[in-house]
Amino acid sequence: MTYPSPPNPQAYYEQVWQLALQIPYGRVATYGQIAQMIPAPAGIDLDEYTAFSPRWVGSAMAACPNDVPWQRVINSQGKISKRPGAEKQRQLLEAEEIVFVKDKIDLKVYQWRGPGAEDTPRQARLL
DNA sequence: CGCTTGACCGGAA
DNA sequence: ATTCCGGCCAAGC
Repeated sequence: MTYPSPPNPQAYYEQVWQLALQIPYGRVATYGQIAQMIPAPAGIDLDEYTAFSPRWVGSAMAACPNDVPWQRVINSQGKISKRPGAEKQRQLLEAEEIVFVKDKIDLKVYQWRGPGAEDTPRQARLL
């Protein structure tokens, strides 16, 4: 696997962290979702941005400050990507009353709508 | 200097 | 459901 980096990684990462800080307790966002909330840096082709920005978000989360709720950012499948610390991430999310089914979170129930969006009540249980 | 390795995603096979 | 592929940069060893 190989991929480019943002023109200014530090500046891009800070935008990622800024958004991650706004994800409420008990909600999750996907890497791609965060990426879409950030405009493509100047000079970056839109197709290229669409292709790589989710990875840039991943890189940003790998280096995030301690005050960022990194556990609330997961992949587009509603799962936690395999890596050291994944177990800890799941524990933190379960502590936020988020339910896992087969290692997967139901994004229709728990996905954050975005900055400024009103939170809708989560369904307590799906039977 | 030359590999190797990334907290991704959507579409194709 | 599952695996494979393109995208083609930069830090670390």
